[in-house]
Amino acid sequence: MANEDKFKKVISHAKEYGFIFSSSEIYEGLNAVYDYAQNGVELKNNIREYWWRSMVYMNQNIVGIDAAILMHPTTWKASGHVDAFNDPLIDNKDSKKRYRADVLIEEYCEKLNKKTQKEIDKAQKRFGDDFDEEKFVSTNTRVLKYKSQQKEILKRLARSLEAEDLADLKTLIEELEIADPETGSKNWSEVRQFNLMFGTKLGATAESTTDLYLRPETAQGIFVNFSNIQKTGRMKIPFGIAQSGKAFRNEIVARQFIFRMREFEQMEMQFFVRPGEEMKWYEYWKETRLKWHLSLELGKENFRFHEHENLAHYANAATDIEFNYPFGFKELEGIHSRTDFDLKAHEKYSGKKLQFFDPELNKSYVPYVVETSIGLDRMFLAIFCNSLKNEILKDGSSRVVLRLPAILAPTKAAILPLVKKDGLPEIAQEIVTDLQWDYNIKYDDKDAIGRRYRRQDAVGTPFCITIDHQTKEDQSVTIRYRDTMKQERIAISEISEKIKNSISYRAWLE
RNA sequence: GCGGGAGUAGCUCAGUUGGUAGAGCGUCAGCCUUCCAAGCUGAAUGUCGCCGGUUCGAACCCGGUCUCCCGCUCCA
Repeated sequence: MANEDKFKKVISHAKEYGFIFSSSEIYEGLNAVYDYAQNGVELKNNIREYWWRSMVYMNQNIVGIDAAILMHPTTWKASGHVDAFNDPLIDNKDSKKRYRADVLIEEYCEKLNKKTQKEIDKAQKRFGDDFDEEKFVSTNTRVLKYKSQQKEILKRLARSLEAEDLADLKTLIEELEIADPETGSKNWSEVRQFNLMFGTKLGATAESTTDLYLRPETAQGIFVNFSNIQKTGRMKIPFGIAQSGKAFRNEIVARQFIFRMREFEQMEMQFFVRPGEEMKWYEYWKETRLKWHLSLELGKENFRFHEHENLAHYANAATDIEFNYPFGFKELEGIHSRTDFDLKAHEKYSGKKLQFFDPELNKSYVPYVVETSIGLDRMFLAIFCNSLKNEILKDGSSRVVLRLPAILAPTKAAILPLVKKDGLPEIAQEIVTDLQWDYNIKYDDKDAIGRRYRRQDAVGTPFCITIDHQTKEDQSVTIRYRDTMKQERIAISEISEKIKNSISYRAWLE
């Protein structure tokens, strides 16, 4: 199946079987916002739980929190988002390519740098050992011209950015005759400001409002709580704080179903370490997180690391775990060595100490941070795409089956009376009443048994329990396995144990 | 935001030169009672994405708009 078709199948299956709907669909939906439906919410909760347990329960030095979405506005100045999430963008009208206006100008300056270097190289060749670079640079007219030009441009760029003078950025691009790096066209659109953070207001009356942002990442909720948690939790370095929650980004282009949404959920863990030991932990978490992914048996070949070359302003190392989606390998999780950037910035802006007294070293320091940050919705999509199969059976017929890892399946078992009479539904109901204390169980007595099996296949239910006439005689039922379609006869009293074993965290995670 | 494609029932789609909508699957009720979809009977479901225009008359033509998919761009 072509990947594009495959992805379309994923989207329509997600809707048809109650996993994901477009937000406010009756009003034509809202761009890049989606709702999780009756089955989707179960799968999503199960993924979150699987992550939470592996992080918080399985690590004695990691605790969880749930910070608010709204945070003090200074948070985003300290974190750098106010600056970094504001991009002046410009389109080339001929090539239809979009660039960051400030980057175009910086690249132009870089070119001047190269020209300068060329002059230096040339002169060096000519003068050989007698060459005095310092003197040359400070006297050569061409070099001086390049240098002063560059300095002036950067000064003007900084001034315009500071004043958000977008018109001047465009003028500057035109004056410098900067062309589209790919096509050489100089036919530019106006420069427009794109703010990736959602703004909102605190306070009900106009006079008393404060401008706030919906958090663009959950990490800052952890950093601002660092000291509170370290003290009240008696945490000793190295330790981690985990959190799952919503974040919001006004993406310029939000695409690919739930892969890039405006409102999305992150599962993050910030791990605080001794300065200098961050690379060791970075490697540790890279390996640990990959192991977590592989534990769900989505196929080793579908994961790969992608090391960042251009590092974000806070990081000294960064890698992505990418998953092979129907639209290609894309970022699923990020593992970043964030240094002490965030805590230091919050110290500076808040005036509060965010340090740890290390009794072994007998000194205080701002810890370094290694972050693991996975998109819950992206994980959902990865699992969903990977699990949806259209199988051709031996007899030539086909079935659609969602081969979800049993531990994540929305419904663990369906209880089905073979026929809707002879007291079989009553027995089935009794079993439901008992099992639903422990598991999400569904009852179904409509249509032929084969059709009911297929319905459960389509939503990923790993087990179907069928009550037949023999049940009345010996208290046994058949259990039918989703993946093999094979059946076994077991006692009613064994059902619970059977389900329990298939969704044991120990078995899946270890 | 630009370019390309698309929007008709829950899903997939048909709908002739403009004459106020159909199929398959699914859903629901009933029959049948049978261990792997596609047995029988019956039923429900659409402002044909939305707004406006042309026309006696628009799913169809025109304009605008919203949404989705693909490509570009961006991505902490």
